[in-house]
Amino acid sequence: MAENKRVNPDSHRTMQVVNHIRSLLESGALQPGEKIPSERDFARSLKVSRASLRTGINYLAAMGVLKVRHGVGTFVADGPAEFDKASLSIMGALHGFQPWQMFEARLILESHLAGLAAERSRPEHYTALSEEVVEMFAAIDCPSEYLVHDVLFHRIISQASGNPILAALMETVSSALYEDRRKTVEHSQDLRESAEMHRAIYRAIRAGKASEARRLMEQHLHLAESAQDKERAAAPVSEPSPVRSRKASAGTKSK
Amino acid sequence: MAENKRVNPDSHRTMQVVNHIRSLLESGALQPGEKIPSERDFARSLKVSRASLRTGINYLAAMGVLKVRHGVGTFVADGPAEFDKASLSIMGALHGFQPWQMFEARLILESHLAGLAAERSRPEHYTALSEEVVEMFAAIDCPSEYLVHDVLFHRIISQASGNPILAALMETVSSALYEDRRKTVEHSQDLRESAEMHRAIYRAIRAGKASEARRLMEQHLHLAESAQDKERAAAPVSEPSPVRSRKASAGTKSK
DNA sequence: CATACTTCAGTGGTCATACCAGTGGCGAAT
DNA sequence: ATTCGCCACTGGTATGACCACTGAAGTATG
Repeated sequence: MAENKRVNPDSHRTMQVVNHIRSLLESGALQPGEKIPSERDFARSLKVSRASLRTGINYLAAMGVLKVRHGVGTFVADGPAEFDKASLSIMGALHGFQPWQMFEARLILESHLAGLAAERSRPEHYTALSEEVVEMFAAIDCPSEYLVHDVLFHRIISQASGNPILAALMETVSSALYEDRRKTVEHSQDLRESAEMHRAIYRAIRAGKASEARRLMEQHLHLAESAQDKERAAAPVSEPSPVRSRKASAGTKSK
Repeated sequence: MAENKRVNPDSHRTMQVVNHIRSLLESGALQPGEKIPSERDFARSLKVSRASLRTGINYLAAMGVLKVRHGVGTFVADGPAEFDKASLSIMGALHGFQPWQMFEARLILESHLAGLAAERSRPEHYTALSEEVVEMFAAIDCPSEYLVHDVLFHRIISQASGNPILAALMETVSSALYEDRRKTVEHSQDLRESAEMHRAIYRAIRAGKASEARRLMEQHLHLAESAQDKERAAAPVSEPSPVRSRKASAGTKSK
């Protein structure tokens, strides 16, 4: 009855490579930001073909553990933990995720993140946070620039929460919402109100008022959701599939 | 500054394949559970080499969108949405995730999941839930079997929450904790108490008491955490556990 | 001398081909 | 009719050659 069937046995060689790199990571032989040997050398040293080695590398790259740079080399991720951004988006295409479900997930994650940040953030976070608030007010007439600082603000909160796992989860959900969000901000008329909310959140966090920070964040996101819904309803999407191909690759005649 | 650098440009061909399959998914040309063409045929139809086609397939398989079965074929995932289980585990090895951080993430996700389930679950969920509770009481002398129904219970709540995204996120975190959890349950003496808690949670959900369900779930997980911490402290694991802290940041010594 | 351009070595990306390794069904032997 | 084994089909691995990109050393030019 045990359904412990390896649905994704990830072929022997691949796992062999993955586990090897994983052990190098755990033993500290590979540090974040460090470059791993070239594929040709690494493959030889692991006694596997370059193709298999690449399969393993791609697997790790697909989940954000490695960063591959064409013509340069492959490196261990160094920034904050994060999953592949496209994952939720693609998975949504398959399982038919609804926008409100993403908002709900984000609401829960981000509000708790704010609450935790209120309890754990340190001076360095305060300053970074306040700076972004200032930038937001300064960019109140430039939606695109405003968005940048908006995103940064939320990201700093994630760091300040002291829980990289929740931060990574939030980032995954948030990035899936980014596309729509950008359009929303472009037409938004209430950047001032939004900025005020961010300031209030910042103050709550700085004051260490966890529950208030959480409450304000919820309020902020609820507003953002309704605003976005309104936009979506008012201006029907033009291109449902945001595929960014440089050249229009047609030839849809598969079979 | 905008660091919109494509950290993971995922080479042209790969993305070409991924986007193609993605469009097939969105257009409904590919249904969950369906088998995709054989690699040789598919590669020919897409005008790419089999190697590149495989890179794309592996990418999608790595994030749970496709399931590959050696000697049989490649299929579109059909069950509930879920990310690769190993991702968090491997990422933890890199970023030094702490057990308490995982518990914290799980606590937040699962408590809200329980709350949502209380508001949205339907009859079919009630019965499934109650059945698992019964099974738990029946397996009160068999830790390993108890665990199975325990996991199932929580999984049903995830489904009943009506938010597949949160469910997938929770499953990811939960699976990373599974290893330790299994060991804990093996030695646990309080299965009866645990079963009682599950029953209480079930009742709250069935009664539609969201806040109570959430509170009970928090309480349940807090107990589980402390129990597991105790076990971990009392009986140091022999095998390297999935999470390992590095020298830099460590409150809890690991070696 | 300073600057701009070219060259080139090294790295990842793609391809083609052959062969290895599980699966499952069809057909022959019992 | 049942069983066993072959074999075609699927994915997995191995090679080796070549393409595309990057960065820096080397060279030509002002």
